[in-house]
Amino acid sequence: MTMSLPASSGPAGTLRSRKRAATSLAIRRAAIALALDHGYENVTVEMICEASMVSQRTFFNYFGSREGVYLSAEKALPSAELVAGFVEGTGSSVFGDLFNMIAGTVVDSDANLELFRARHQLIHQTPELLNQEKVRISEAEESFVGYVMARYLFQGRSVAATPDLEDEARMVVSLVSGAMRYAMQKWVAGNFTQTREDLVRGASELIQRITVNEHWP
Amino acid sequence: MTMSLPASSGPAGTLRSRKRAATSLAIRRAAIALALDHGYENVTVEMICEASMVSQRTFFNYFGSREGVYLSAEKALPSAELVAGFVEGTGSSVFGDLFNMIAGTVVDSDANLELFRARHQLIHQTPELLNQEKVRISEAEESFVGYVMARYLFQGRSVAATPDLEDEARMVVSLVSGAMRYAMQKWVAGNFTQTREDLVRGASELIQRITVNEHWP
DNA sequence: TGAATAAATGCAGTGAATGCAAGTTTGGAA
DNA sequence: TTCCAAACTTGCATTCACTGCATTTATTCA
Repeated sequence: MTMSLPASSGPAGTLRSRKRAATSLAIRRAAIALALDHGYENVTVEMICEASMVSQRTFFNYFGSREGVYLSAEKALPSAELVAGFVEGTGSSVFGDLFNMIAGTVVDSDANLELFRARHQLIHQTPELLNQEKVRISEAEESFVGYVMARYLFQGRSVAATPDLEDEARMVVSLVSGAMRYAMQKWVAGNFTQTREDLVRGASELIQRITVNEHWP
Repeated sequence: MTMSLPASSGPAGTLRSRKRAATSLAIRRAAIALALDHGYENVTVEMICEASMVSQRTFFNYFGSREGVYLSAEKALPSAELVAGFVEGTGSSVFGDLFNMIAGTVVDSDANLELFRARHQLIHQTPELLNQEKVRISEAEESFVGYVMARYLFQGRSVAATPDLEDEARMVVSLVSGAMRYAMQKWVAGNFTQTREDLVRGASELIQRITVNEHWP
């Protein structure tokens, strides 16, 4: 396990950072094109490097691993203000507020739609990459659990009073995350045309359907 | 990505299968002991082979990959009768029935408690292994989604009437899976003393807490 | 007992990943 | 502009996971 360098390091706009972004993008494009062509398993790092005209060492400097080049570029964590807004939220519903926070993060994290589509297609047709993407998501979820806990504490609940408060938070996150996956799917299928409100409405109905009219024995 | 040979192939009780089981267990033990000692990252396949006195080639014949030796032995899928019972279940609650089916599968899948404990400890202190274990679990969840769908169809619901029926199933599974994780945790923490009823009760309360008194906007 | 079958091993080779020690390019201060 | 330091790229050697293939050894069963 190694860290890859952050894709956007240093000040923006300098020659250096522009070159860096260009190189990163070139490698990504080459890698995805090759994989879409020959299948993920049959693409070697050497091939990617040849196609994008960098040394193997540079490839690993950028992405840390062969998979790295295919996975989501950024951590896609919400900004500090978004988090603060959620934690101290008016609180009509944890579900709704959490969903909105995540949605707000996802939409602008990957500005490059063409690459997003290509990568999405590749990932969803390559089991190994899909698994890695799941890992990535589950790491993000870990942060969300922290936010939900913070919100609970802000609302006056305590671990002393509810020993398994964290488990509760974990399950809320897992539920909302499921709704999110559902919404993303709809979004991609619909060519990114739906508004956020559309997606929220769909997810809302879905969650209501399973939380209402269900009785634990 | 490669397949590892099934741990228990061929008839049980023969010399061959007994030897096979013994070898597998010996390698597992050696691997886990080494990792608990030196840390997962610092254990090479060579070390494991030396400690368990087999060739590297044999190691890979058994487990297919270095991680393989650390992960859950069997697929831990419920038996056909259990599934049938769930699908045609009396149906007071999908949550409850699904939880019980999974619980029934987990308890007897890993008869060897000492190894279970050691592996559990190792996995939960090694991020990389934890991730792989999550992948494993998410693959199992995929099957559960199928079972829930089957149950829905058995109950007369249809994809025609509810286009996102599968998403609903997916979310039910994710919720129950969360409850399961919670229960497992309690079970391990309590040294495997609680009865299944205890665990169900705890999980039940947890799910109720998040499905009741929550209102989507 | 004597094939047929399964399992274990050795060996050679591929490809991912890392560390190190060069070179090259860029940013910024003098 | 000039020049230095920091950032970046690269080549090289090495380790390690993993695979295919051929060979040997151990079980099974007729």
